[in-house]
Amino acid sequence: MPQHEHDPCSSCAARGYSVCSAIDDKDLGRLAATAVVRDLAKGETFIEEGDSASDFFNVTRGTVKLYKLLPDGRQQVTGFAGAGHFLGLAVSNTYAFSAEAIEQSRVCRFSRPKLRELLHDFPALEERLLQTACNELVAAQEQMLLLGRKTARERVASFLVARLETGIPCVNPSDAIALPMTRGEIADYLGLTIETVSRTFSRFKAEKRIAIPSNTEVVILDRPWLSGIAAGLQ
Amino acid sequence: MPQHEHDPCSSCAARGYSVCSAIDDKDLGRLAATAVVRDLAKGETFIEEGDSASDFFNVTRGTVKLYKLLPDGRQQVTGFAGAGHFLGLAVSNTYAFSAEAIEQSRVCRFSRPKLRELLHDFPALEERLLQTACNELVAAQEQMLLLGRKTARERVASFLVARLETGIPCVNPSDAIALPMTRGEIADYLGLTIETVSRTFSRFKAEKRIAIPSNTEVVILDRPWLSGIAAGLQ
DNA sequence: CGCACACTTGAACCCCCTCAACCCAAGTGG
DNA sequence: CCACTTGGGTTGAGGGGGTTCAAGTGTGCG
Repeated sequence: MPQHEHDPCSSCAARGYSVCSAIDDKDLGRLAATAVVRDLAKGETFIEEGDSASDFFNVTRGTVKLYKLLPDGRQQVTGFAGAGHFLGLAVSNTYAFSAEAIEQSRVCRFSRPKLRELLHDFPALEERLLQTACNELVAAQEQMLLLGRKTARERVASFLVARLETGIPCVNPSDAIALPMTRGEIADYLGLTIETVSRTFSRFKAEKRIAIPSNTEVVILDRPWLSGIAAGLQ
Repeated sequence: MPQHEHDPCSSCAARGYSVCSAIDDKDLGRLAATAVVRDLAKGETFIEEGDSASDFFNVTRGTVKLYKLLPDGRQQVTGFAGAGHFLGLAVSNTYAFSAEAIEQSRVCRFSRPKLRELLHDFPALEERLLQTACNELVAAQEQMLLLGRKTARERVASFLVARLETGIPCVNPSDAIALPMTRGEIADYLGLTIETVSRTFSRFKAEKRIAIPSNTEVVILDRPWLSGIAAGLQ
């Protein structure tokens, strides 16, 4: 009998760097029992802003974008969530943002009452969630600085450097970055237009600061310089 | 013997709508013993970005601004914290932002270890902090939408409407808003310049949507219209 | 009064956006 | 196999919203 059928958590790719790491191996069965795995196709929306917030999610594969919309269609991407990322923290009864898979992805779904039980039984989990929330808050403040005060060049440089830092720690032949998102999604994340993102990429490339082997990949050639631009120097 | 000397918390203006409300009256003495009250003059900085994060703060009077700086002096205000607001949540060992009193203010200071004790003894407090963090996260996402995708008019309208909604619930003779911050601070909060903020105020005034009895006060004359602009309609 | 500081207003400029054309790769179907 | 479509990306030209620079207007306070 395949063990992983009954305990998907122990073999989960996100196990270790997700909030789940707050739970001991021996209690993993309990966790697996409360979670429901869901596969998402590229482009699939699984959280809609304003909908009643009945569930929490943990991304275990792929990448999802979190975003908010204005009535006329203007979109602000508030973040990209990869494997290990926890979603849906909210006091309110409705989601404050939408979430869409930007590539083939997988999420782990917890119902609100079930998570509440878990939190009660595993105090370490609550502490871990608080830590997570704090980290997101810090990231959000950094993004506000970017959106409110940085130039287009600085925004794109910040994005690339941040991707490098928070990128998957393993598999880094040189300074290559995977970009599962489109230029449009990067633009909506940085408060720019597609054209400006594309032009800035092209300029960095012409200046030999980056290389663009494909649309979904960027190689950092001059990291110190990019970091400097990102920080607002020069 | 004056009771409030030994129990400043029970008479605190922020008692009730701060995180402290998670603690029963009978345990307030304990809270008071761990807190240190500090008065701040206008313009006084009490948290410096990058400094080691040894303390947490609770604003109990006045208003403070939270902000981040770029090396060349560009400033992004990430929020204004009034009475009841909790500051300093961070996993990291250093503060991710600076904080400065923009008017005569008072804060309640907790050392990190002491707060940790409190959290241990009052689980409700930890839950309350998590709620607080979630609310701030939602606000931060809303601000990202503003900074990344809204026009100057929409930003200023959003600011005014938000001030009205989160304003001190009592003492609201009509739809008057107190603005303890300068135009420059509003500009740094909205990702604009002083001039644009001033011009937008003037336009709203000329269009009879607001009145400006003084530099530190605005009266909303057409709230539905302002709300519409803030939401991105028209 | 007169200085300081915050705010307002005007004019010119510029960075980024808008609009438009084009490129390229991957389907798709006759 | 090739014509056609579709989606994402690039590049160019022109325009506009907000910034920059600069001058002027209160207003509080010594």
